Amino acid sequence: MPKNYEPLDIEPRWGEFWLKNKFATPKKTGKNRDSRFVIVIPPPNITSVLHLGHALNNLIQDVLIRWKRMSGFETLWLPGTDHAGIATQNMVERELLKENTTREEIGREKFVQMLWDWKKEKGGQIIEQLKEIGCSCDWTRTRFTLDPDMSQAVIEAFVKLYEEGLIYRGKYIINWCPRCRTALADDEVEHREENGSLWYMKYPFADNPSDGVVVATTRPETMLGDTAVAVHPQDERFKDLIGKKVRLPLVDEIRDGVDYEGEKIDVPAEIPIIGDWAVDPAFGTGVVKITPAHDQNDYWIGKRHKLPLVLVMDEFAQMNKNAGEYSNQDRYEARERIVEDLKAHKLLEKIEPHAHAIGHCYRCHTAIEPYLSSQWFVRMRPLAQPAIEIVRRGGIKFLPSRWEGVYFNWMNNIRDWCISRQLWWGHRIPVWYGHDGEVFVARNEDEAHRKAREFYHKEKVELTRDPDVLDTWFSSWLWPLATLGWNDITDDLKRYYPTDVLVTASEIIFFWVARMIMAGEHFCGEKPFHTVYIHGTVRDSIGRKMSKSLGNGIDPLDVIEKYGRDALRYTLISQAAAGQDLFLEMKSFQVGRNFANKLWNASRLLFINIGDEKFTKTEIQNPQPKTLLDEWILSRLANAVKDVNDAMEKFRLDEAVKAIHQFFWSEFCDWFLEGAKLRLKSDRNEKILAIYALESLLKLMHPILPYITEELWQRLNDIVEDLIPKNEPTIMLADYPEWNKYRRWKNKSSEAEFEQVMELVNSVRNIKGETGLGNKKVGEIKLIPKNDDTGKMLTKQKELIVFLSRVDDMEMVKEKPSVSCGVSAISAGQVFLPLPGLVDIEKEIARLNKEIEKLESALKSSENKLKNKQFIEKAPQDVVDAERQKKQKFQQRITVLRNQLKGLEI
RNA sequence: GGGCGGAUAGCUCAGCCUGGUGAGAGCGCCUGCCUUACAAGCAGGAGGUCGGUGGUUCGAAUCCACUUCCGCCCA
Repeated sequence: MPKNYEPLDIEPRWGEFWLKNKFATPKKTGKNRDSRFVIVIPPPNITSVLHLGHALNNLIQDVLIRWKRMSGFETLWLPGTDHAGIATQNMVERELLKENTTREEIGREKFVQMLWDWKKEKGGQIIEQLKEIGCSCDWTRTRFTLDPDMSQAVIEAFVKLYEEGLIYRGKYIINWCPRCRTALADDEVEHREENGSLWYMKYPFADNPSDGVVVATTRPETMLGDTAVAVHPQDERFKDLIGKKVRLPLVDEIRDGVDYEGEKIDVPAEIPIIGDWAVDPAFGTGVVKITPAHDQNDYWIGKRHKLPLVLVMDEFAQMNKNAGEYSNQDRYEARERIVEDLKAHKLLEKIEPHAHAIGHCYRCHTAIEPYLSSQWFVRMRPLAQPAIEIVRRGGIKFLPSRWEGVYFNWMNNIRDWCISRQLWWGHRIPVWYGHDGEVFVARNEDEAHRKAREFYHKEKVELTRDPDVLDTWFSSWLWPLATLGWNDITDDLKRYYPTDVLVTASEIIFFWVARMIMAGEHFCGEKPFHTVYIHGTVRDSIGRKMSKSLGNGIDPLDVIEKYGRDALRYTLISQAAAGQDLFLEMKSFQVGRNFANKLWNASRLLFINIGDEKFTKTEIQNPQPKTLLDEWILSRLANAVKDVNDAMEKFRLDEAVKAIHQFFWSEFCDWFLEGAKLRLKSDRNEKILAIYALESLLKLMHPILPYITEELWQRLNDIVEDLIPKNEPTIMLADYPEWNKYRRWKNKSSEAEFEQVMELVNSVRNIKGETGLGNKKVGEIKLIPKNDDTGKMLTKQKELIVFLSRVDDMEMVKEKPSVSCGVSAISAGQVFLPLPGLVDIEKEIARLNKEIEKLESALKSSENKLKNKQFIEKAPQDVVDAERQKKQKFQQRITVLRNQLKGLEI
């Protein structure tokens, strides 16, 4: 066995072993839903490349699933990817651009084929990477949102909602990305504060061009589409103006507009001044321009006042012919020109700096354009209601629970969901139009024709299919349902729905979590999961989000290369505390590597000591504790088993790691293995006990460190006959240590006794350390025990104490030795380490003074408490008693140390 | 503008819900050790007015109010 653990020599082998044997594919053992445990993966999109955020998200799931699987649950972790409409299409369009062509030029069919080719070639990368980090998904069930049966589910959902009146088509202001040339949902827009300007523009009165009103705007170019000017109806400064008209400068006499019914109308450059409560009198001058076709708020004001709508831009956000001489200019170019021209006409009063939030496309970061357009929408209110209820009633719990507030807030203010996208990559909207625009929603073309024939009472009808596709999230919200076979009632659906936990990041609560809950409730009448675990965001060491553009990302594959898979997992999981953000740098993963190396070496010590000896499985499962050390370590093991399971149960994986670390490093290695060295080489019983503890530990650690634990467990099989069952030859399927099986080792009195041993050893080490002796093997301990029992107990442990303290001998005495000593006062009594000639008197005096000082301050605070009558009267009796005992202990120790100090100073 | 989170050792964070331990861990730092499992390690040590102010309480890192700074989300 090499002295240092080399993860890269070992991990790939076990990764392949697990995949090849499909250990993660569930066997149907769970008798009922309670004995099964199911997670669906938040599907990464096919364009994605594994980053630390993915790693964190999926490793949390893997730890949970491995833990449950070993704990006897029938577990399913269902993986897959989504088709990411905009992102994927952008990817392939960029390739087309390099070849100087566009999707329009090559046509829809060929373009979609290219997308599929791209997916086939590169779209599986993230899945392979998840396998690389040890995710124990059931890869036989891997799904993709454009799989035929998934598509069927999507169409089914659309048709159902349409038939229920929950899907409608309408012309509204939507968020338009002029680069992707598609509509976006409200939550797909990212708002960023930007330093813009506020332009003050004068609109002359129609009947008196020498005078006018001044409006303030952040978007001067949209003035070409203004159809009114508005003031607050109670604004004393302006209310008399309501009803008057202004003449828009720079605008043609007649513009092409529409009314809210969609009828075409001519719109004059003379526009009315209206009064509306939505106007904020404190903004700008208190007079605002109204552009119903290019602003969300103005749209609704316009609707109230029956204003016409004038579109002044096209789908590229270039000015259209309504813009007159500005037509064909980009929106920003037009802005500059218009501002210049207003200036020239002396109609620009001033420009003020003004910070305001601008929406950007979440996929390409182009500034979105509020744009009047016909789109398909889902009516959200009726869907939201049951989804709010289920969370309110506690049927679904968020962890940490504060996210429930965020969820309610969004759900209570929910707006209709724009689901059509002007893309070619995605689920085509199942809608056909007749020659007169009549809408036929159907599951397929035949059904559409059938419906059309019935409608028109004609044998032959011409239909055109809606060119648009559905929002990717319209398939993602069906993920837990559709991956299990819905809309058919499949075996999987019956067996595994509803799932248990959804693990995800907070960014996606609106996009996905909330909508999945709605879909589950609406289509299935049942919640999709009972727990939503929200984890934090991975940040760099100075708190910035890791991102490609900043170049501050850490590639998980680099981490693996440098430190190994287990190290990646250990560090990430240990940092994943209750939804807090993680601050990481490359160095952070050393911690994980060091831990794995320590485990490797602890095992190595055992293997070296065991030599060629062989054991039966029965022996290993029935260790016989013979010494205090044995009893203590088994009791502590039981404790660790309880702590780890409790932490997992609460989804506190960081606490589970902490409990494992504490037990393994500070108890198993530092005390048990060190102490066991005395007997390990020759004592078969001690070997059995050590193997038992190590084997338990390996299983306990496996969900977090799957690779090294598998390796070591397999190596144990060389020593322990038939440790590994033939049918399930992996630690992945071994029994997870449970409190019920380990509680028999819990032994409070042994723990208490061993604590005295540890305290004694520590005090001796402390004396040696502080007096500059390091851990040289010197001296003989003299102990004045506080009573006979303690003396007897410690005498029994003499060999161990002497060995661990690295001294020559230990002796019980009645009085302090007459030679110069290091001394310490502990619960067991007074310890002396006579070190004539070796103790530096000055150092020892300093050490004692420091110790006395500490004790005195503790004593003082204890005394103050006890002097306080109120404390005695009001605090619980046991707290008061404990305080009294503390006080006594401090006093006694101070006395011992003072006496010693006096002796030294003479 | 509204909501949420964070502030505890030089750094990264537990502890807070449910008040009472002489305030913890890892990393870093200092001292001494290659004690033949591990220097990716061992032994010892230094380092904290728990962001601030006020309140509740016999007792506050923990509960309440206000406040400062940092971050996130929504509008």
